[in-house]
Amino acid sequence: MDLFVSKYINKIDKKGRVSLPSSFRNILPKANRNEIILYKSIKTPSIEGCGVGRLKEIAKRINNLDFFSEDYDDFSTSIFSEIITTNIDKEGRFLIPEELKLYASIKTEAAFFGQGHYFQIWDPKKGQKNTEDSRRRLLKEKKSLRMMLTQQK
Amino acid sequence: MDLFVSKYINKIDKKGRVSLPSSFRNILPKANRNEIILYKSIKTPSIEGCGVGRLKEIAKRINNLDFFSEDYDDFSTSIFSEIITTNIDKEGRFLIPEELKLYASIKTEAAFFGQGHYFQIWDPKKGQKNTEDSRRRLLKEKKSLRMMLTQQK
DNA sequence: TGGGATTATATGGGCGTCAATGGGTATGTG
DNA sequence: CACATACCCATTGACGCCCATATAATCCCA
Repeated sequence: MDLFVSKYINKIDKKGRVSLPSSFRNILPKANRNEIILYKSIKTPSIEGCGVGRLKEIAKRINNLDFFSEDYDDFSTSIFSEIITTNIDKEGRFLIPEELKLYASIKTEAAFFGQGHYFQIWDPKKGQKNTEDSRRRLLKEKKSLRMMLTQQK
Repeated sequence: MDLFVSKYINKIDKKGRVSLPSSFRNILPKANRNEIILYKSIKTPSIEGCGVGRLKEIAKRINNLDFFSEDYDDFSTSIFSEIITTNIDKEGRFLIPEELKLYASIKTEAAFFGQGHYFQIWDPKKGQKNTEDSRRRLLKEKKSLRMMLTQQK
């Protein structure tokens, strides 16, 4: 499996270290397995993260926006200038910068949410609520979620 | 046969392991025969499962949504973070995560129901009742189930 | 074709490995 | 020196891998 999936809640120790879930580590390419990038989510009070390889993909997405729109500047400023690279130690742990922890209200525990090609880090309670809210929004259009899951080919 | 069909009831041992019915295992592609994905059924208190190949199709579909839309986040949260991948050991057994067992009220036995391209895991009693209920609904709504079943071609 | 032999499946349990976590110490940078 | 971070080692519990058994299914040959 080469996608970030499932949810994990890990502890942040006194030194600020937290384990990246093992299944997430395995997705990172062997070449850059000891480095990830982190940035503030645009839409939610959470941190988003992924392997360094995905930077190119993000750049492409932003490039697809209208170059002269305000969104273009806003996205490229908020994402690129705020991206932080962080190293993973031999035990699979890394440090979440203070500023990002503040942004996501993360204190002693970090909830990792798989999002396919990237992942999100939430305060466990906030993350739980976000999951419920987003599920509720989708259920309003029940058909679309069901189709997404069961549609053939 | 490349469809999940029929019903099986297997025991969950002390370690939480349960055998995936052999006929279900044989449907998984040889390449990914030792891994399946599980998630909560949307409409019933049961667990749904299938091979990982299906997940990749879902990922592709989500990836085609507008990256900056709310729907994109809702789908990827509801799907990727709620999906669990689990490994199948050499004897054909796997672990059902505690959270999913709770959701489906599964304790010591798991009932596997083939559903074509996927399968469901129920508490045996609940699953039995669900089968009866859905048959009853069918009989009521379509006046003649017999016609449907006996109709040729 | 009957019945013993072989194989497959479901199940149980021992044990080594790995993941998550904690902490001590060295290195480094202001 | 004070603080931050990287490296090393230790602990615990969960999980994967291996081996064993019982029952069921299949095969094979006289």
